Amino acid sequence: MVETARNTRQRRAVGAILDDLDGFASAQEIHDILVRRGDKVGLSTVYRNLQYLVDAAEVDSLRGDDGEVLYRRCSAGHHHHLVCRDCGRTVEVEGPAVEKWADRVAAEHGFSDVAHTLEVFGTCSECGA
Amino acid sequence: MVETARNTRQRRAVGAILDDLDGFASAQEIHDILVRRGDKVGLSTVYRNLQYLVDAAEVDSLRGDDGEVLYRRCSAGHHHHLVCRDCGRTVEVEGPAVEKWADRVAAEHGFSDVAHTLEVFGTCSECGA
DNA sequence: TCTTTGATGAGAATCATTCCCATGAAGGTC
DNA sequence: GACCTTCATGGGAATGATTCTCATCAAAGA
Ligand SMILES: [Mn+2]
Ligand SMILES: [Mn+2]
Ligand SMILES: [Zn+2]
Ligand SMILES: [Zn+2]
Repeated sequence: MVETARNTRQRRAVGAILDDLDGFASAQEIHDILVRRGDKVGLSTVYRNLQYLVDAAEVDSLRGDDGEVLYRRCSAGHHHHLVCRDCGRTVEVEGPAVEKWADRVAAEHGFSDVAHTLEVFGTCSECGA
Repeated sequence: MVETARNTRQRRAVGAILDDLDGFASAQEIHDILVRRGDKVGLSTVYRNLQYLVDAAEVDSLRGDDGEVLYRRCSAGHHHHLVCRDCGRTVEVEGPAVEKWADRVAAEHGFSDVAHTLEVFGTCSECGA
C-alpha cells in the first residue's frame, strides 16, 4: 500500500477556503474564516495543512511587510505576484526579462545555484478609490 | 536649536560593526560580536540603532529565509542584492530593466503606489569550490 | 467490526522583536 | 566645571506568530 494523505474534514475545509480566496491570506485569517463559518478546526491544524500544501507546491507563500507568512493557491510553474497591500488581491505575473537579468548578474559575479525572490506590492484600483 | 541624534558610545559601536561587515547580519549576531569584543551594549539598543540607521537610509534590511531581519550598510540609491547563501557575501546590483518591468506590470493592472522586493541568492565562487 | 497509524487540537514552548520605565549621559548654557 | 534639559540606554516583561507536545480521535484498509 502506498502512503497517502488522509482526507480529513479539516483538510478539506482549509482547501475550500483557499479555493474561495482571491489573494494571499495568513494562517490566522484562514482560521478566523473557518471559525466564523462554524467549521471547527484547530489553529495548529491550519498551519499544518498549509505547510503540507506548500510542500506539495499547491500553494505559494510569501512574507508580508510585518513578517506574517501569507498563503495562496497558485498555478503551477515559476511566476511572481502583484499584490494589493490593502485587500490582498493578487495577480500572477511573468517576467522573462527579469529571469534573464537575474541569471546574467549572478553569472557575471561568479555565483552558481541561483534563485531569486521578487514580489511587487501596490494598491489595486478598487482600494485606490 | 535643531534636533540632532546624540553621538553615544553605543551608537558608534554598532556603526563600527556594520563598517567591518561584508554581508548581511542579524541584530542578534551584531549584538554577539559586540559582547565578544567586550563592548557593553544592550540588545534593545542594538535594535534601536539599527532601526535609526534603516530610517536614515544608511542601512538596508531584508528578511532571511527563517524570517530574521538582516542588516547591512549599503550605498545610497535604489539597488538590489546578490547574496551568497553560504557566507553572506553580498554584491549590490542594479537592474533598470527590472524597475521598468515592475512599474509597467503594475500599471497594466491598475495598481498604484508600487514598490517591489527583489533579491538574488546563490553560491559565490569561493564557496562553490 | 477491528486494527493500525497518521491527524487533530488545546495549551505550552519558542524566539525574534518591541515595549516599559527607572536611570544614565550627551550636549548646550552660564 | 557645574548644572539642566532631554534623549538614550538596558534589563526585564510583554507581544505575537509559529512550532511543539502528546493524549485522543478517526481515516482507511483488512
Ligand atoms: Mn522569476
Ligand atoms: Mn528595484
Ligand atoms: Zn486592493
Ligand atoms: Zn560565499
